[in-house]
Amino acid sequence: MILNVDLAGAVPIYQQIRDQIVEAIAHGELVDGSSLPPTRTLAADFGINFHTVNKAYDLLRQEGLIRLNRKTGAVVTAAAGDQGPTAEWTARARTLLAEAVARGIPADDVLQTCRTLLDSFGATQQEDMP
Amino acid sequence: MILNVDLAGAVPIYQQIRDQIVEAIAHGELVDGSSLPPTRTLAADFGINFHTVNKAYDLLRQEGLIRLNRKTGAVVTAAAGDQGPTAEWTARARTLLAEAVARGIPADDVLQTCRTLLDSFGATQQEDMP
DNA sequence: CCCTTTGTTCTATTAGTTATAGAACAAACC
DNA sequence: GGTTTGTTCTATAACTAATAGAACAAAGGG
Repeated sequence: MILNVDLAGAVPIYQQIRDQIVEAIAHGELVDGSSLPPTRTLAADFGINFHTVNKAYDLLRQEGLIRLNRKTGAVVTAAAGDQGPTAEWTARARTLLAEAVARGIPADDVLQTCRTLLDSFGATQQEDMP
Repeated sequence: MILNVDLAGAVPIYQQIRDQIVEAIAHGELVDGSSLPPTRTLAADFGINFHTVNKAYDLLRQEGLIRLNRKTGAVVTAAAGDQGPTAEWTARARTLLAEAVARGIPADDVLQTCRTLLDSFGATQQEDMP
């Protein structure tokens, strides 16, 4: 997995790390059982403090996407997906979609962009081919 | 327009104000030419500082959604919508959608949620009925 | 059993953000 | 002329982001 952090950007570093790992999971690049690098290693790779990586991992743990163990390190946990989107997620989606519509972009175009993004996730995912 | 700010919430107040105005525009509740309350008035309504409202209005001005004039106050500007989603918007959408997919929610369900949200915007909008 | 690896916890510091506060300025309108 | 409105300035307190260093705790390997 290739992470790319922008140290000078507006988005906090720990958030960038968290977001990119989430996207890697969505892409199927990281699956249930995949190991993430130790915090100190990842921090050294980017030349950042390991506390910053720690914060990203802790966020992912709170979201239930990874499990943290001493010695075993950070491991991706399978997503059940038996519930739909949370109210909190839907609220964030509403704001984001509203932003596009308020700019005058037709709803169809916005939905098409979402569809394309979602399709791009499935691309790398393992499909059961007979 | 009814705004609702949560002073104790995790989301900054100026962001809440900005988001709700964006949603009101998307809903068609605020159209081209609609006036927003003066910063001091809105601030007094919520019992917050007018600088905080100022920051929200300034954000909206930077995004091109409102125009600010002395004495005329804040006025909603028409959205051209001749361009599609910006790269920045698409990146945020990718992260948000990835979050749902990583949780194991089927892409179809996610897309359906988006469709429902987008439909809810069109509901209040003025359609040209012959 | 010792030692290394790994996450966990603690204190501390610097820089930036959020929100408040007060004051003053500048233009537009009645 | 005075009121209304956005604009700009300084200041402050509380919180967040990132860095730094140190130490602890458990799990596993040689």
